[in-house]
Amino acid sequence: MDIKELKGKLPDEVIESFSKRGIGKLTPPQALSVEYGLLEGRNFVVAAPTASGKTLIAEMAMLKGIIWNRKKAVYVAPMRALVSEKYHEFKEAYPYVKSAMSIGDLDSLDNWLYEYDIVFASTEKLDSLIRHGASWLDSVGCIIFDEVHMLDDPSRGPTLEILITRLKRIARDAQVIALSATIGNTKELAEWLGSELIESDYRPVELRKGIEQNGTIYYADGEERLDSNDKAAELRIEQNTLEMGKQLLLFYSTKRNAEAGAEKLSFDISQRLKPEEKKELKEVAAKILGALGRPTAQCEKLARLIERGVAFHHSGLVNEQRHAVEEAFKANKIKAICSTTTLGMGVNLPAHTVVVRDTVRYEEHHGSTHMSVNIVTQLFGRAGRPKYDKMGRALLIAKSKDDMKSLYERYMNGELEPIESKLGIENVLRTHILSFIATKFLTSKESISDFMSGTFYGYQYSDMHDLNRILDRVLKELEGWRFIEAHGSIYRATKIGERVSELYIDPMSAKWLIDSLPKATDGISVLFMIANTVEMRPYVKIVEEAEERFYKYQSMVDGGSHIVSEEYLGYYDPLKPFSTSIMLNDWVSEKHEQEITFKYGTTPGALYTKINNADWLLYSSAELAKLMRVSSRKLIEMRVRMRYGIKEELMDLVRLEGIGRVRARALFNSGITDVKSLRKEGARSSAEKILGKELAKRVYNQISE
DNA sequence: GCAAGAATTCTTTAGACAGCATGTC
DNA sequence: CTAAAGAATTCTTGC
Repeated sequence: MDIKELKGKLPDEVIESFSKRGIGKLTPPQALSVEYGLLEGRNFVVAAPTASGKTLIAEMAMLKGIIWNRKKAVYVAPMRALVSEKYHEFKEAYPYVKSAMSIGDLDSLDNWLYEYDIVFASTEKLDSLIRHGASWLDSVGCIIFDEVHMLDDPSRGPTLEILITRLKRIARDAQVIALSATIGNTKELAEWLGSELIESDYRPVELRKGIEQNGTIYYADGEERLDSNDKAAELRIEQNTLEMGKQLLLFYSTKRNAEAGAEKLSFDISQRLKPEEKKELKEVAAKILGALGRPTAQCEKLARLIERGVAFHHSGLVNEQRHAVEEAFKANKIKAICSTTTLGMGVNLPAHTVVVRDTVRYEEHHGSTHMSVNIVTQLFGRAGRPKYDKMGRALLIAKSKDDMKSLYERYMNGELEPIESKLGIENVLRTHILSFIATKFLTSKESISDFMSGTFYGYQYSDMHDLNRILDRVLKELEGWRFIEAHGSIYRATKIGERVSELYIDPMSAKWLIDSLPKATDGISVLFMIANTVEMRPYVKIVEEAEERFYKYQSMVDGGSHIVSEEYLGYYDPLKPFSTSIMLNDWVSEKHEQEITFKYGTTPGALYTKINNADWLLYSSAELAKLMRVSSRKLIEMRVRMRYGIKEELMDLVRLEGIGRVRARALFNSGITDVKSLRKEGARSSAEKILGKELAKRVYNQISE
């Protein structure tokens, strides 16, 4: 279908924007959805590969509603990076629409969102907006849920499921469009949502799926001999791919494997680089090294590999490094990325050849498991760069003929799995039930139960007996913790309960925090208090220091006030969160990242995530302390130290704009220990030496006020 | 008796969302 | 359940 045919169905400026972006024809799934009534406001489930143009379907629906019906639109996706990507693309393509992005670290109070036509948000953020009572949601005209196959995820699926069900109730007339990867039960999903189903395996680039074994790639319709007899299959494929002047993406099961894989490829790749490419890579490597004040061993390793044209990519990298790697790959500077699943989810980073090296993966408490066909299909979907490649190649690696047979049966011939609701998991439900009551959205057991039967869970398992039993238990629990009160058959949230729901922390964590607040008297106990929560999981490894120091704090968990949900009861060991709190203590003692990551066997990326979570929990604890009329001074103080990674003695200096952990330490060591001492005679000249003239001027301007 | 090398056992294992108020080198 | 790599430990061999 040509976009000219959309005239009259879509505003003219939108059609013009389309042709500006070089869109001349609609892809089959796009054309099909228009045919089936996309622009007449019908609901849709679109299940298709990543590059099939699903986004444009969503965009058409939103734009029509915004411009012609003057209704707001909301776009929801499960990952910040993805939300941010779509937001920027949208803003660039349609400058005449007022678009806003609302994810974690940006503005939180929602009233400013009122002014915007379209809001891009993460699942949890939108849920939180509802908890804060965002009233504009009632009048939304179009809601997009991207990556709805996330419903299957045990930890975050239930939030999405409840959000969808809730939004459909709040904004009854809204058009709902759910975008999904290809999965086994799209029909069921569409029926649940009352939607038309568009299912397509259309791709702009042809995909050839194959299995490599001993130097030959076996496709369904033929073979391809690799003229390399290297021992490692990855190397054979890499050489063949680079020979064609293409790039490749390799997926591994663990971080360690990914790094080892990059190491393995680096020698060969570096030999193929041209001098000017090496020069460019040096720049990228420098950026990687500069991501932290002083590079850690991991940073150095990554930088070294990048100079040779390969990178590894996993959660251990800090965001800046991840972006640098992704950009350098897009620019064809880096030839190969060895990645864990980080790259498979979220942002679209295609490559000519995709190799899924490991198809078995370890799962906690389950032992090793085969990767699902759904996931492998999604990773395969990254093969082939539109505009650059005529064909994309997606490969598995077989160690033997037998291995090849089983891989073929499972992944080439195998069927996509149906996704299943994970709503039956108690600790996820707890927070949502509190939210229902706190926002007065649902206030009785009956109404909650009724709501639950409208969820995907209710649709899949018509027997609600199990869920109702959990509901009973959760209500009792919340009442026992004084987060809600029963008035006849009606539940009402207490002040604390309301705040807990808004703070978006697990009620169980909140209960533990509240009980521990009076006992958290020194730095370590404050840190142990916040570390011993689900939000801080996974905990770092237990270090000796933790074992030695724990006896002093043992009593905090002995009183029975701390709770562990059933499913973790057997695995819980207080030393783990305690060790995590010792790590945080090292951070606020100005220990260097290198030392910390080494001591606790972790990575810079994981460390920063922990610090970030700690910051959030410290804030939440302080808010709870206020309500409990306990002093929050210690918590607020710790929060400042957590942000900057500083000892107590630098707290005064860091208040100044332009002074962070490094400069504050430099000033302190030269005798300027606080703001007051900056005023002393002769202080200015030594401050100028450390900070430079300009910055010193700015600092002195601040203290003169 | 001891050290180097081989065989065996043990250990470990992906990812990433949320509040709130401004600005590190 | 359907694993594999690396580290730690024990066993074996050769002198």
